[in-house]
Amino acid sequence: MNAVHEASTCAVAATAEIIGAKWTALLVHDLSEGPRRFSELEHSCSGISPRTLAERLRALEQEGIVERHSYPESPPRVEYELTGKGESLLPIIDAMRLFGHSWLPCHHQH
Amino acid sequence: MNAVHEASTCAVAATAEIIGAKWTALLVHDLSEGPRRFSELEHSCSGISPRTLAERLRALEQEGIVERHSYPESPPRVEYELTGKGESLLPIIDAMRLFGHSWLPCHHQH
DNA sequence: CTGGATCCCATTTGATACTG
DNA sequence: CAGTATCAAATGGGATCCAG
Repeated sequence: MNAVHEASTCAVAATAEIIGAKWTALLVHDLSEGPRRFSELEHSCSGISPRTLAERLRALEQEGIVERHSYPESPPRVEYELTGKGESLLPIIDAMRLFGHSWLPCHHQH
Repeated sequence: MNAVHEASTCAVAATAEIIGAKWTALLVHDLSEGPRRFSELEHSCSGISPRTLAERLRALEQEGIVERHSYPESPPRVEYELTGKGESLLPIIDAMRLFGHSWLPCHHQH
């Protein structure tokens, strides 16, 4: 038990609160390839309800992970994009992807 | 949208289910330095209840992330240790630690 | 010391319908 | 299209007491 380890613990715990929320890792992963619209995220996060998606996006916006861009057109268009802070989460997502590939065979049917 | 990206999505989602559970990242981080006893983990995960700690450890054991070693002594001693699968989660934990250090100033008081 | 059993509450998430 | 409103359900997690 030392100060260095305690600081690590704190950093890990704080990061876990962000990335651990349901759907969050998936959303960041989807946004890693560029801006996405609400309906696009709704489709790629298959199973998420619009209520939950809206709430997650608001939380990520408040945490400075994503930016919301609203274009007052008709039909309305809103895009979500990773910030610099959000992009620095990508190494975590990538490590998760590698772990999943190695240890969690995907049984998804196409 | 392509098959490669869908496979990534699946891997990330499955890993998120493991690492996203509360306390899990912290537990794996604590166990990264070697085997730990129940009471040691209880102390380092400050605030966790024995009920929750026991539940998390059981889940991690079933997922093959940790191994439980029971020594029938008096007083009883039980140690938890990362498996190979558990150790392969460490790159994720390390990426989380780096993110936390860069973006999440720790206000913890000593 | 290492938990199991029980009770209970707060938060999160989902389903569905609806609106500007 | 991009959400909001409402209700219901699941889940997580703390407190407490108890046992091997």
